Order: sequence, then C-alpha cells, then structure tokens
Amino acid sequence: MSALPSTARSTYRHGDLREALVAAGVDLARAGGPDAVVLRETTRRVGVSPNAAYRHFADRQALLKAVSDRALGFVADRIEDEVVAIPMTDAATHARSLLRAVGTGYIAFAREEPGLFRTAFSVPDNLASADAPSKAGAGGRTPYQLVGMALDEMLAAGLLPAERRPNAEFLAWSSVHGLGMLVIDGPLRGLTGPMIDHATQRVIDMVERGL
Amino acid sequence: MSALPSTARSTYRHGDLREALVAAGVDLARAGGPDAVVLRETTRRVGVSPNAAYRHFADRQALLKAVSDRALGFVADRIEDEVVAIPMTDAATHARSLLRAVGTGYIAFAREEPGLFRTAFSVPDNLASADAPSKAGAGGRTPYQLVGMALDEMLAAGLLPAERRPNAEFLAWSSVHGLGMLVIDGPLRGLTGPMIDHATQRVIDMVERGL
DNA sequence: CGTATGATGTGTACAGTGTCCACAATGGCA
DNA sequence: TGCCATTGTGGACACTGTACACATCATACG
Repeated sequence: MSALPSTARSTYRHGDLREALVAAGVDLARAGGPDAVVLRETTRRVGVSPNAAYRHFADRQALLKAVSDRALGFVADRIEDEVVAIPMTDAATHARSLLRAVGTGYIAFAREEPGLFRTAFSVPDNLASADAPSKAGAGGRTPYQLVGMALDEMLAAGLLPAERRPNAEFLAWSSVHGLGMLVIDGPLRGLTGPMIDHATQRVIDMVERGL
Repeated sequence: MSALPSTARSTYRHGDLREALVAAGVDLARAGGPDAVVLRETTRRVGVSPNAAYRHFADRQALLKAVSDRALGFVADRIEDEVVAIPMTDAATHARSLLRAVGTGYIAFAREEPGLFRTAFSVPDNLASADAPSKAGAGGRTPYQLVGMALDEMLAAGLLPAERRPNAEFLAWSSVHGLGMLVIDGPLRGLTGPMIDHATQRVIDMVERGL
C-alpha cells in the first residue's frame, strides 16, 4: 500500500472528490471560461468516472456554481492583494485608497484571469447570497463585502454623505464590473494595458466624485 | 404543385435561409440566452437540415455572432424609443435628457429581454467593430454610437469639459452596462422594479456628476 | 432551346456531451 | 462478524456540432 505510484488512488474512496472536482473545474474555467467546465473532462482529469460527480453535485450546473463561487473568492483575494499595499495615512486618504484598491484589484483580476472572471459571473446570483461564505477569499471576505467596507470608510471619513450611503454598493460595483466586462469581452477588448489602466483610474475618479 | 400546404417550402431553395436562421436564433436567444442558440434546433425550426446552416455560417459560433449583432440592434432600438420621448427644451436640458434616455433604455432592455441582452454581449468584440452596421438598429445607429451622441451633446452644451470628452464613452457605458449585468445575472438580481429604477437613476446621476 | 455548373440543401456518420439506471466495492457501525 | 449506507463504475440513451459525399436546383452560356 505504501509504494503505490502517487498518481494512482490507493483506496476506492477518493478522499475528497468534491474538492478535487472543483479544483479541476477551476483549471478548466481558467483556460476557457464557464463553457469549458465540462463535466466529463473534469472527472477525467481527476481520474474518476463521469458519474462519480453525481455523488457530489446534482448536475453540471451545480458543479459550475461551485467553481463560480471559488472564482469569486479569487476575486476577493486579488482585491486584498491591493488592499494590503495601502500605506498608513489619515482616514480620508486611506478611505480613498481603499476604494481605489478595490477597483484596481477587480479590474486587474479581470485582465489576469479572464476565464475565471467570466466564470465568476456566469451563474445567476442575488443579494441574499452575495455574501455566502463559499464566495469568500482566503481573508474570509467576499468581493461584495470588500466594496461595502470601502464605502463604510468613505462614510466615516466624511467623503460620502450619510444619505447616499445606502445601496452605494450598487453604483460603485456597477461601474467597475461594467468596465471589467467590456474590457475582456466587450468593445473595449484589445485596448492596451496603459489605456485600460487609465480608463480604470477615470472610472474610479468618476465613482468617487459622483457618489 | 400549387396546392401544397403553406407550411411547406414549395421551392428547393429557401429564399433567404440566412435571415430565417438568424430570426430563429433570436427567438431561442430571447428565451434562453446564448447557450440556447443551438444549431440543430435553429435549423429544425426553420424546417431545414442541420447542415444547411453551414452554407451560410462557418460554424455555430458564427451563427451566434449574427444573432448577437442583431440583439445589439434591438438594444439600439430600445434606446431610440426613449430618445424620441424627449421633449424639446434648451440644449443643456436636452443633453442631460439624452444621456438619461440612453441609460434608461439600456437598462430597460436588459430587464425586458434578459436573454437577448446576455446574447448581445456574449460574443467577444472590440472597438474597431463596435460600430459595424450589423450591430445597428432600425435607426441605423449602434448602441455605442448613441452613447457617443449623448456625450457630444453634453460637450456642446458645456456640461462636459472638452478635455474629458475623449473616451468618456468608456465611463458612461461601463457604469450602465455593469448595472445591467448585475441586475439580470448578478447580485442585484431579484431587486424590485422600483429599486432598479432608483438604482438606474442614481447611476446616471453619478455618471453625469462624475464625468 | 438544352446543357454544364456553381450554389444550396440532404443523408449518413462520428466523436463528444449530460444524465439515467442498475450494479459493485468499500468502510464504519451494530 | 455481518449489515448497509456511501461512494464509485459500466452501460445506455438522446442530444450536440461538424465532416464528407451526394442530390437538386437556377441560371448563364453554347
């Protein structure tokens, strides 16, 4: 039992097939977006029969949903990467930097991992489940929560009038999300890196000014 | 030969099979989004063999692209519906109304025809082809052109500084497009009509103020 | 007028997909 | 030890996109 090739499963039971399937699905999504998350190919990569997946997911759509949630967690991770780089300053400057970090991290992820970005938003969602733990990154926060945190700091720093705070997430998120979509699939596709950076900064400026 | 049932094709040649396929594809897209534009089902509806489609489209993706362009034309139509309802006023008010009409028409279409809206943006595009005639509506203008026209009026009316005019389309479009996506598939799904209307107005306000 | 020819549609075939069903192996619990 | 729920397998089916060879027609040209 101890000298089996590491690629082969020594036990009949897989151990954590569900996790392995999600991981394989993420690889497929990374390379080809949501449509590439093909059930049979996913199981093939894990070295298991196609039907094995049905012990862990109701159908292909359920597998895709799990992959999508994982991808949203990666979005959160990428945003947090930007957040930790923010220097210590006064509250107002920090709040603005935070909002900027959320936007730039979001767009950076869209450009670096277009397949995962598309996958993250390919499955219908709603407000009630936007903060489900399955969508959180390593830091335990979802992208939606990160946007909310930035806006809370803006409010606390006096940069956002209290009467405009409710649902301000909608505005900030819409703008940045739209830019991300248009950049990877839409008419803004093919823009050079600097142009996208510039557009990102302008969108964030607009949000800050327009909130 | 003269008493054939009207549902049957009397001639071997179809007449305009390409157009018929696009129309059938639009019906499928309306009901089920881009994934529902299935080549075999499309040809079945037109009453033709699956391979007939290959005389007019290189593959399924090419058919989907044609359907997507058509859907973009419908977006333009919906926007123009809002535009014609604008009353005559002074230039500044008209410019603002125009920008607002573009935004509300865009979001209205997303809500009224989510399947077509998703289909319209499911095929990779780029700036060079954003104004292709195949994407124009009955008025001969593409959605992108309509956004540009609104911004041109804003500029002419002195509501948009000249140095900010270049690429302002990116900002306006990103915000509204993002809202549309989030409303039909994203976390904002399931919001009530009035809430969406309100969010739409706020997003447009933000764009106007932030441009 | 008749016929060659290019354009358009058909039939058959194949690999790949999601999913259903019946069955098999396993490991933990009585 | 023996039972049995859990987890995985194998085979089957309907469906998909698409390649290849063939049939049919519309017309341009002799």
